[in-house]
Amino acid sequence: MADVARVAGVSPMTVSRAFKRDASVSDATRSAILEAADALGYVFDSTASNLRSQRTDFVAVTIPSINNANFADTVRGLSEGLKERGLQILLGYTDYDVREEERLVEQLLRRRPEAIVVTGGHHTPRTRRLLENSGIPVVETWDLPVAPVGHVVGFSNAAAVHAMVDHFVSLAITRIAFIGGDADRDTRGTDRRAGFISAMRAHGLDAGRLIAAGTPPISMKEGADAMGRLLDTMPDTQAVICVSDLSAFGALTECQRRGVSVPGQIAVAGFGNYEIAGICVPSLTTINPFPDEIGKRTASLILDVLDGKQTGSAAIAIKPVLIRRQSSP
Amino acid sequence: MADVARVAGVSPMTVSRAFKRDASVSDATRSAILEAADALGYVFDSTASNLRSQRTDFVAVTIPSINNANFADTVRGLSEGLKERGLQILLGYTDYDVREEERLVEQLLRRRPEAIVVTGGHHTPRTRRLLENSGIPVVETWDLPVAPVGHVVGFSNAAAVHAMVDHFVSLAITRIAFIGGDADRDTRGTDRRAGFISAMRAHGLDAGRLIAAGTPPISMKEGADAMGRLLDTMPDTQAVICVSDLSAFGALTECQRRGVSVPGQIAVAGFGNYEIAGICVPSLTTINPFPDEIGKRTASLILDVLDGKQTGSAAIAIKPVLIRRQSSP
DNA sequence: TACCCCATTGTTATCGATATCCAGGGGAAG
DNA sequence: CTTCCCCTGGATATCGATAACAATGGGGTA
Repeated sequence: MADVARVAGVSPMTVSRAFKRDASVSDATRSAILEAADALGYVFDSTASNLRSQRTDFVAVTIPSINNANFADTVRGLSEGLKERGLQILLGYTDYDVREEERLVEQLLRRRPEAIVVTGGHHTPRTRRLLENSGIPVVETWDLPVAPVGHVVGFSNAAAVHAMVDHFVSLAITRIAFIGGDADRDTRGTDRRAGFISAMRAHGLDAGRLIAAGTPPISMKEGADAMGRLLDTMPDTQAVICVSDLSAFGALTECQRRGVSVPGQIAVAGFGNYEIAGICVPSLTTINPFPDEIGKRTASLILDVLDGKQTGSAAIAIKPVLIRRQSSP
Repeated sequence: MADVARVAGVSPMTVSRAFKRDASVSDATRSAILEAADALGYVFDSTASNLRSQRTDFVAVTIPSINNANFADTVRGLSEGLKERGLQILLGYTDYDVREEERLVEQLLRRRPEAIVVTGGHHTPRTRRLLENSGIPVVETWDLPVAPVGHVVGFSNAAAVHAMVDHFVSLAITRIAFIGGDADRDTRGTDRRAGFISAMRAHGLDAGRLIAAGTPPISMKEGADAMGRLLDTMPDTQAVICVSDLSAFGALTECQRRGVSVPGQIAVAGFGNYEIAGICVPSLTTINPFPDEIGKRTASLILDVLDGKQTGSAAIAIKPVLIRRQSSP
């Protein structure tokens, strides 16, 4: 920067100002500086800026997996909402593991982000403490935690699946199964299964038709395997709710391979409203949790908090919508 | 850090060492320091460390879209390979736009990453200059550029599709169509279409059965629409190669909706070996470009370059594999 | 004409960890 | 017991941009 200043015939401070958006530098000076910078191949050094200004323009985000269209949509919504303010996302993957989340959160906080967004409301005690003491806005998403750390933008996974059970029961379908993962790693999956069980019990129905399909998050293949087992062991099942659209699609293909008619012989429902749910044949009944909306609302919440417009903890509830399609009557 | 030093009864320098992996600090001292740090709620400040040490432990990565399982797999492979060395990925999305890539690359370079990985070998002149002058290892992926900026880990998209055409021709299928995007934004898509055209011409066949399906990257829905148009306008087509598995699956569903038998009346092929290609009914013939392998090889290449083990520019060619499945004879 | 105000630019100290050089002490070898 | 070396820990200057405050100058207003 000193070199640029020399070439442009100004002080380093003025060069610094020329690289800011709103700084008071005359247009002539700024363009001379930018020209000099370009000629010298100078690239602004954020590391020094970050230290002195105590601002990084990072927003830290943890998601369970990069390879999941739902979370990707949330990140995209977030990213777009934050971009206009020059905020950049610092992304990390927890691999559906709260221990890994703890390591990740600590790593991310070391980078001094302006805010941190985590997926879910289940954390290790230490993660919770780190977040509470971070001194920056914390947003939990994709959940409605009972005791949130800070802000919340999400929905109740259990309630959403509860609504799906209600839907089937209202169609006089009572022998309903649930396909999910075999462990509690995926806390959203666990919440969804819990919602299934409580809903079935609330209707006085058998909540025992549970198929564990593998380590969460379960894949299309695992969904297909689970459907195979369901058809083998409980052939009188009338409907199956899957923990996600991906496993639901896998289940659907297994029916196709076996010549089992959907929804004639068995209805299939998913979760997430992935693109595939709307286009496969038959199309999948599912629940839309509005992942992009979660991202957008989180972004604008963060901006409000940073601007001081939002004081106190916000709890923004997104209302999932049940989408009836061809895979259910 | 000074506070931690005071509480632990050591100098700040020793605290600094205690937070490094290999630094020479006795176990007793280190644990006392970490205990003091924990009690005080101290979180290491990377911004200062980055400035002084001139190391950020960032590896910058640009991908066209976060919501794409292929690129996500590459990022995952990268991420895992780099994690063991404490390198963290700084991810950005170009939205399939070279202008956006330029902005992004400049933003990322300001953060002083240790290396930068870009998707594709097509860049604006300024992007190219920025990369060349960055002074850090540059890796272009998912392509085999004629004039690479630095290192390369990828494959020829054109050659891969060429092989698919050869495959169909060897089965005496000659009326072949291509479904892709309607613009040149997605350079890999454009390369694939070019590979289709050159292959058809090499066989002396009509390369005119091209369906433009929308703005790249094209979705399942757009693939379905394109298949509809193809069936309407060129019903004698024997096979269709789609720019990706997602559009291929959409095309497949359109056939199902119309009662067109696949592969009986028309064969369908995709690209990418997404999970869906292996499980849908009928399963999709496709090309596996080994996205995770690209990520892993890129990671180990970067580590070698940073260690000085790799001098000069590496060009690692990944060999895509054609996978025959039920959607083709 | 005199004065004030604001826009623009400059000066100095500083953000917090660490590279670098240095010192003390304990153990091994002779 | 001496010598040397290695291990551990300390002192100081520094990475590069910028917050905070100061200064300059030109235009508008009384």
